[in-house]
Amino acid sequence: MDGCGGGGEKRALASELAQVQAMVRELEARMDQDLPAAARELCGELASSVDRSIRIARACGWDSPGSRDGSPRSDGAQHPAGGGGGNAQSKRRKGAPCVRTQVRVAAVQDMAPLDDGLSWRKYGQKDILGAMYPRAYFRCTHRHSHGCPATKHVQRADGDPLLYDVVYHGAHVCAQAAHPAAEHLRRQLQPEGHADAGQELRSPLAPETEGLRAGLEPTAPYSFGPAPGAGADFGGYLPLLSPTGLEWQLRSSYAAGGLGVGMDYEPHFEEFYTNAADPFHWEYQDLYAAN
DNA sequence: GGCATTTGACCGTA
DNA sequence: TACGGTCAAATGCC
Repeated sequence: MDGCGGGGEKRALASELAQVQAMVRELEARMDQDLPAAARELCGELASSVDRSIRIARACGWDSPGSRDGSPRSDGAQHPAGGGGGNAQSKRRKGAPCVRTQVRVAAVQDMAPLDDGLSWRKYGQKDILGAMYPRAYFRCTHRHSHGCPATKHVQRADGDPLLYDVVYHGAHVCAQAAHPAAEHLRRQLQPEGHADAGQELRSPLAPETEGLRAGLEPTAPYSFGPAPGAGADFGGYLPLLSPTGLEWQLRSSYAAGGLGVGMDYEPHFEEFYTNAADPFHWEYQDLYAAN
């Protein structure tokens, strides 16, 4: 599956692209301070272009720099077919990208993390190779009563046990579908308005830059759980990602730097949203489409 | 008693 | 064969 030359060349390409990416982002950060919007926009497009290049190169088979430097593991997503499993969700069919939306959330110690306002039932837990923490599997409480296909996978980040990677699969078709968080998630899963329960995204790919921007410009304040005030509209759901047919995950490597610990988290997320494009070093990784 | 969680087993894919 | 995802029985909690 590797049509792009030998491993050494791949690594060289990976290294070069990673360097360019880092430089672009540093430039971006600096430009944010005092340069005009047009220049920032151009810089953003440059960053997007570099990102696309990385994705293309990755499609040729080289290991992503991101996957080497930070968290090994866990994005179970990195395994195209997502492994086995006994039902249709786990056995993703070839040729049909199964939509996932991945977010990274932080939790404050001793607080229930990841309460997104929806009701989930845990149905499994699994140690993941290379990950320090096991991955937990949740499905909609109304799976049987309403046939709701929504599931999510939750895993602690290696670098910071207060950070969680959450991958949503499918959309709620149960009563919870009316919940703002579920509604938002459903839109994320079906940006073109397709309404077939979010099983799989068939709509054309959104331009990658759109996806990127969606990630860099989150649309809602963040909070955990049904916290009063800001963020309540989304019930704590963090729409960091605009999925495209090519699945990718958006990750803030800055986040591992210590959001949350022993502090009020809301101010952090306000800052997170206000300055997302600047102090945060965004990186996205292909979750590549299950097919 | 009903529901949620835990945990080992099973299954499909790479 | 290894791994990830799910199932289902056992267990615990309200």
